[in-house]
Amino acid sequence: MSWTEDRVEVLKKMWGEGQSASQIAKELGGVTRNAVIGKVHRLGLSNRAGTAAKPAAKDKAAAKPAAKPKVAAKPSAPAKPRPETTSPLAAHQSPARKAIIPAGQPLPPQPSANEISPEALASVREVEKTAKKLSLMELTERTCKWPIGDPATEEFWFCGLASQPGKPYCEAHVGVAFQPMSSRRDRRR
DNA sequence: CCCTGATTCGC
DNA sequence: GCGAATCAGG
Repeated sequence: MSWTEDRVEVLKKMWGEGQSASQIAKELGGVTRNAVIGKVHRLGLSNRAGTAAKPAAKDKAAAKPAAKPKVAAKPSAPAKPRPETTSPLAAHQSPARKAIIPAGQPLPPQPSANEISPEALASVREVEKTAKKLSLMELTERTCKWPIGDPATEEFWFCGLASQPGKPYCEAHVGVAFQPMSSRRDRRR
């Protein structure tokens, strides 16, 4: 694949929108995110608002003299929120806030303690001891997103264990999050 | 581990 | 000009 004019257009557009290089590469097809980043630099439309760079010069085989002219500075750069990040966390928000509009995919409701089987509950407690205590940033597609603790305090983190493929939680937490109807049906309260 | 962008340098 | 490999970091 080559950088035809229209492909460059797509690149420019998406980059301008704050899309990540990998997203752009996926969209274009036939190129890797490296290719996209390389092109972005060659086009000189690097510095996007926000993204901190790694200016320090690494000299392995010192050669390249001066290079980056360091172009236009953006005077009016309104904080550009990343349009896309893993953020299905709305449903787990602090009790401090009231009704939060759950944008996007609604997550399974937080189970009330009294609806969870004793076994599952025990196993969850067990798992929470070995939780990786990930911060928000460290959550990915395949880490357990089960919140532990009170978001309003320091005592808050995410389970972070390996999540079940396609599921947002690890095995133990999937167990309490997705209960078969049958077991729910006649659970006395 | 997943991801991000930045840089280098052989092609 | 291109982009894989590598780096640096969240």
